Amino acid sequence: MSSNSPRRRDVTVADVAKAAQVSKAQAARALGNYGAVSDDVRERVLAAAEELSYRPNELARSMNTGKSHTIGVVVGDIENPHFGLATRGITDIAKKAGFNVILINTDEDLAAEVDAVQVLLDKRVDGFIVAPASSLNTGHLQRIQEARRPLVLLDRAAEGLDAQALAVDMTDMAYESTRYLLGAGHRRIAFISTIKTDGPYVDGMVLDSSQITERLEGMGRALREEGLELSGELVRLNAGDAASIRNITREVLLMPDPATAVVASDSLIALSVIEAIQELGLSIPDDVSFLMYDDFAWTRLTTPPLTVIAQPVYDMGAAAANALIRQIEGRKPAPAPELAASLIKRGSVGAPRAVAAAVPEG
Amino acid sequence: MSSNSPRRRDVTVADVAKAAQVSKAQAARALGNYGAVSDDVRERVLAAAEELSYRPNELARSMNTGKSHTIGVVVGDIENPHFGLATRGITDIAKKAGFNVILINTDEDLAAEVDAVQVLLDKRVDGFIVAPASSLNTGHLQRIQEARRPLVLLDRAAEGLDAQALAVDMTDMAYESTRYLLGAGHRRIAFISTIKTDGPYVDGMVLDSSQITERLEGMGRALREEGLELSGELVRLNAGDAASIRNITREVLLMPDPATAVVASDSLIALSVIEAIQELGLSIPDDVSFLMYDDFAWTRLTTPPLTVIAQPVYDMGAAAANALIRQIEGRKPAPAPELAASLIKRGSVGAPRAVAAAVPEG
DNA sequence: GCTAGGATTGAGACCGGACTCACAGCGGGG
DNA sequence: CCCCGCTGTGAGTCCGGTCTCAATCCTAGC
Repeated sequence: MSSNSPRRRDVTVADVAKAAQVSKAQAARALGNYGAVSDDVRERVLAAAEELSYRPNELARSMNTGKSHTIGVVVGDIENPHFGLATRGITDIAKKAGFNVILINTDEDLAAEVDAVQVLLDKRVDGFIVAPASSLNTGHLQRIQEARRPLVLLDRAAEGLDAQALAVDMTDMAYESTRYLLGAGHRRIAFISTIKTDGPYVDGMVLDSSQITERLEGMGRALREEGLELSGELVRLNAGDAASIRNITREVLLMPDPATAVVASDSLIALSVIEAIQELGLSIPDDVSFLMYDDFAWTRLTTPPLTVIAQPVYDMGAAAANALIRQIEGRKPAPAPELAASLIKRGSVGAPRAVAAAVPEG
Repeated sequence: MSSNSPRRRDVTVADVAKAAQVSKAQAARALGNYGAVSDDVRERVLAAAEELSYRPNELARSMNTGKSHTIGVVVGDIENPHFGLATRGITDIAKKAGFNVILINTDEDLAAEVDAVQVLLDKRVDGFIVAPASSLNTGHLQRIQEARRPLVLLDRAAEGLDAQALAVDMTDMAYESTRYLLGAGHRRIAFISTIKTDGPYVDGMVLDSSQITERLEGMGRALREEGLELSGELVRLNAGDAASIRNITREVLLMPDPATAVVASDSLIALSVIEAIQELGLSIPDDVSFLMYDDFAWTRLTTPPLTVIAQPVYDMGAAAANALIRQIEGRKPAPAPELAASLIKRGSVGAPRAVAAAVPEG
């Protein structure tokens, strides 16, 4: 503790100016590369800056340009590989365009999201990418727009906002995949999601998540074409932790007229569902068919490999960042990119036992 | 485009002060909750602030407090669940302590890391958490310390720095797990890692990653106890993309005296290794035993479930954030937390074919 | 030789808070 | 009754850049 300089001040333009024997204004011009500066001055200033290893204070710069070159990203959970990958897409594009990313995790909690938005607003980020915890409760997102800050939604849409949403439209894919299951002979298809609702699912219920709404819409359409219906018996929401997912899985598989196929709304749910199936001593796809949303490398390694609905998650993040940065820079919005999901048939969907055994009769 | 106010200015203390009919200084005091303010003034100011929905500009505040309440996190790849989970640990703790996180991805590229550090330094973050791409090339990290900013290392140590490193000491666990493989009868154990080196591995080689160094150290110790050695034949580094991992896997399994056990250095490598094994028509653990570093939920779902070396990744991130924040706040460092890895024996390690068949003779 | 007009240059305002300093008002002790 | 000291208060500086504005230089054109 010899030289305890209490607050070692950084080298500033003024210091550089003094060293170069020019005015602060001239030094700033030379360093900032604007205005008119003679070669002589420029050289002296740059040399002095080098000598003092001057680095501009971005904070100060942000303060009077009003631009922080930072974007705020608010997601439910980066631990979830879905968001991990999307975040990677965002940061890759952001970095390329010279933007930094402040990441806030909300745990899918609305209050935390409201808070996150406020914090980022206070920090004067240049724009927002939000994966809204709720598609309905969007007051805080409106506040972003009132503050005239660019906002792009990720993964889910939100009501009452005039904001671009970079998400895969799942309605069609949900329809297709349900038809695929129906085509394999399934009539009892369970859908398990973590989305929170006030009570059990009833047909036509308004949900907080546009993603789930779309999925159920597509699924319902396919079912109705076969004279079937979405019911609270098989559409199981509020699947919170691993234990509740396990319970729900047991319920739908052990009920009198059990599900013969289970659709997991994301990879985290899938893990618990599959474990529950294994615990029941059932095998996929002989006893139960299984389908999940999102594709990750490990789904190819299970036995059997899993049939999944793949989403271009990385691209979605990248597209969101691109769209946001265009907005920030005042360029006109690019046409919405194609973000199509696809059904990847591997080995976890087969014919239901009952149908395989029974005489097909209608 | 009716009211195109070109740059809608934010409400400032001055505005509030005017509305409350007090001086800027008084308004600042009332809002900032410092200094002496009469009840009357305080009330008027707070009411005016509320009325105008005043929000302090954190940028401005940061500028003269010198604190940004932001920490910079530099990792190799958030897409990798290992870092995803660690990042979650970091952000959880940071949020609780009122800090935000700027996340930069380096793709394990040193130049990108150097750049990231510079950017964060320019942004005047309060502290750094870095998972260094190189344990040897640390000039940029030293610069952080020269700038008197707190720095904590994540996952890996780095030379020439007086910085706390929050990482699991893998030497012992590598030793233990190798003994476990040896105990099962394996004599040819391959180790596959993505770490980049100038040439093939030779015993005693200095590596860029303290993590890998530790693993090989522990592994080597166990091998030598059995009269065996680490060799470039079975220690395979530079396993870059999926294709090269696949090639390497084929090589070690198809060589004249092939590996009977393969250790994958992380989960991403593991995926490609297992696929390669499956492609060769070999089965785990009958034909090849398999062990990987890091434990993720999906490892329980493969057939067989994978034997892994689990690390408390979330805790590591949380501990790093805690340590950093203590430093930032000038509190004395907490004792280093226990971050122990553990060997989780599931089903991917068995006896090697040769030994199972042959008469054990020594 | 003189002047218009562009190139240079320095002083200083400004961004939006935090904070120093000088000063007024007021109550109590000597 | 006077001085001391504490609370309240406003003016103004500072943080570290950007940027405006007016002054000065310089050179070509007449």
